[in-house]
Amino acid sequence: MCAGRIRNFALEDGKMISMTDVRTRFAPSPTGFLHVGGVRTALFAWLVARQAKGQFILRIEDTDQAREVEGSADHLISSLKALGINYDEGPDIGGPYAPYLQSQRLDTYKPWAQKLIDSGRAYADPYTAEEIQAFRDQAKAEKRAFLYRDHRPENPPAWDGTMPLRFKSEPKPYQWHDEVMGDLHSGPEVIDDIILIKSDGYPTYNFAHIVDDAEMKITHVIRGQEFLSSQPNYLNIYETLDLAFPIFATMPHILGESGNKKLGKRDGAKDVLDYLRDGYLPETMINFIASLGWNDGTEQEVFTRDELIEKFSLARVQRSGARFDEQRLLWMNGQHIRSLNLDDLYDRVADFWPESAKQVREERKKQVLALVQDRLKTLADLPTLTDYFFTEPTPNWSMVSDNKQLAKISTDEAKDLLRATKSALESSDFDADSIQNTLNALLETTGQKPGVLFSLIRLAVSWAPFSPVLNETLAVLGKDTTIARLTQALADQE
RNA sequence: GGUCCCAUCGUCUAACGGUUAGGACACCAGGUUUUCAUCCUGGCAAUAGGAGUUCGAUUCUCCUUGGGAUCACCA
Repeated sequence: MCAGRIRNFALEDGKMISMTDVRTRFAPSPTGFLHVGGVRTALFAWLVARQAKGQFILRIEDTDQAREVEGSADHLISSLKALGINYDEGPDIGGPYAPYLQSQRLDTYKPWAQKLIDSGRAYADPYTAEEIQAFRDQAKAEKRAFLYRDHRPENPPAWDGTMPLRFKSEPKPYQWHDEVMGDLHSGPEVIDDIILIKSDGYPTYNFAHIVDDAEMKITHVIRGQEFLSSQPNYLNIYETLDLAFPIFATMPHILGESGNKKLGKRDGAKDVLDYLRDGYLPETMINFIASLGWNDGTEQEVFTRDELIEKFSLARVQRSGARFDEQRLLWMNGQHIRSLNLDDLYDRVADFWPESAKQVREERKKQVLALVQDRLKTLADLPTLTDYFFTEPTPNWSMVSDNKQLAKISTDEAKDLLRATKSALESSDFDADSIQNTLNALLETTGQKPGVLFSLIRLAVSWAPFSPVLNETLAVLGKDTTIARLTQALADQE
């Protein structure tokens, strides 16, 4: 980026941070796979960091032993890598503020908690779960909001680590700025004595993320809308800990295909790796997810990774949720596939060839690939589009009778046309141009429309639902194969 | 229910308070003397409702309606 674009960010307390000090993080909990909602949070944080030439950090928030899913931290990491969302510091690569696994940072949280205890701003929660539930039920019966601080124990016992440690809040109204949502505000009634450390010794997200963000010098806290209502409580903690507010940016949710609900795992949100397995390109996913709630103000729809880094801005992120439209995703994937050069595309389709192509040499496969590149919407389309190049298709004359154009002619007419085609092509040089000339001449001699003749030839040599431009298809198939297939098609209908 | 957030075509979105409200996906109709899932052209289609401010409101304010988030020893 050119130096002229470097600017500084102002923090709430008036301090300035320079752009290259920008540090953003993605802080998922290892409770399952990474879905598109999570990807977007990660992506936007990554874009902010990359644009500023700052750092992007991966921190795993594994403070809930009960909900943790075995192997999901690794899954998260491989998902980010597959998408090309690379991080500068993280659990597997370390960094100046290691470890990046919260479960390994328990000693980090202790002094901060102690500081609060010492200043009388944290206390042990002596109640049982049942007692708290009773308070809650009572509040509900009286139709008022339940607040723990209404039940603060008068003489809490010394905290010995076996009870939850609660924050002694100082209720007050807040107003703050959010890079996406704008100016926000809240009243004192939403501030409560939230739990800082659970009775199992692990900190809650509410406490741990604030400590870690401060320790790790995170400048931008970018996260989903679900945390918005907790924000005032966090602000209260920042103040008590004497920490400057970072820059906040709240992302609206991605909504499911139908309905308006937040797209979550329970609503059928897919593992982002599944999209890759289904033949979507990483750059498609990045582009599509970014464009879900962000645009650069121009009419550009398709962006490369570098363009996204250059053009992204939090200020242009939409405030309302956006629906995940797979149709649009499919279209966009086609756009990205077409923009790839052949060698690059060849490398990426390695796992998508049909079985029949396994032993085929590279040169041949590239020849076929070049022909079908325009037709691919996902890499997984490759087998149906190319199988007949590598193996003899089985004639299926119902494809002829079911064809809209070919329904007009009889089987005998069709066979006559194929015979004529065969003899015409036998004397062709069989490069794409000669074939085209031969076919054009054939149109004249047979008096058929291209829609009829060419549809028929296409089916007789491929028996596939779709195929590329006819003359080039025949050229790639080669003269011998083409003639043999025409013969076979005729024989099948004897 | 309390609190907070949001509101332009079916969907994703653009529009210093002044535009015939623009683009894209999808859909429909043509075209590319070649089918088809590429490509090109055209078409359909939106400011949730009501007040107010203003010469003028998609844009600012309020109300209504609708949607969402959150009210855990989950994050």
